[in-house]
Amino acid sequence: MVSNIDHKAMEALLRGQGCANSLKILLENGEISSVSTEPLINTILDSFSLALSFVDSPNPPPYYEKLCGAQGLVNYRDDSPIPCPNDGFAWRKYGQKTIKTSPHQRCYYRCTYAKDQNCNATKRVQKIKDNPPVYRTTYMGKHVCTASVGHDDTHSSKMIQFDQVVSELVMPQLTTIDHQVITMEDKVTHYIMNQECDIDINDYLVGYDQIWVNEFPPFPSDDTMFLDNIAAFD
DNA sequence: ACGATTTGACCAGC
DNA sequence: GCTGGTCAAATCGT
Repeated sequence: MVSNIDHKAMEALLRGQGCANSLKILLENGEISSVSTEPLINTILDSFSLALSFVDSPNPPPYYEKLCGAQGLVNYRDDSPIPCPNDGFAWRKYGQKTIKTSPHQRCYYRCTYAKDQNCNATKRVQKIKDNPPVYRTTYMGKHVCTASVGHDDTHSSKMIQFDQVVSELVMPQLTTIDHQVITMEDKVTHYIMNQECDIDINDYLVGYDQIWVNEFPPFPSDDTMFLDNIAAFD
């Protein structure tokens, strides 16, 4: 008996295999110049990432079904719901706005227990890049509630934290922002980078030696691939 | 029925 | 007046 998860993983692998075969034929026939291979390559990578996510975790992220639907992988539309990565707290969405300086909408969350426990923690999540989807999460206030939901490892979320503290002498105007997270979403995988102030993420993509990895299992492939992906955002 | 989400309206700051 | 942040009624999902 094949489980539903195994079946989905198999589906993703077969899709990747089919695209790889198509790519092989194109390469053998020398048709690369006339046909764009990028969609094929992207589909292969997406399919394998998806399959790996099922192997890695039997419970895909909650937005997986929205990304892939019952029939399998579909394009991640810009109007798709912004995922809310599990950061150990319960959040309740209270607003969403189109921001003039960005083509994407910004979502507003506050602590689920804001009223019950007078917790003033809020966060904003905004998509800042399309391909791959990258989200900036800005945390405001501090959690005073005791109802942490804990970090959920059943999801295949993976995090990279940048834990540098930027001196207030450097950015005194940014001290009201407590914490910022950039989430890079590769279909089903979150890479989260934390910052202590509100600055452009590109400012932190310069030096790889500035990066340290936290809560990150061994990379399925290698670190340089991820670092290359980060650099590609600029 | 209840809690969460959506979305238009409202408000404050610039 | 414009923009971002919040409110609150309507709607949706379980």
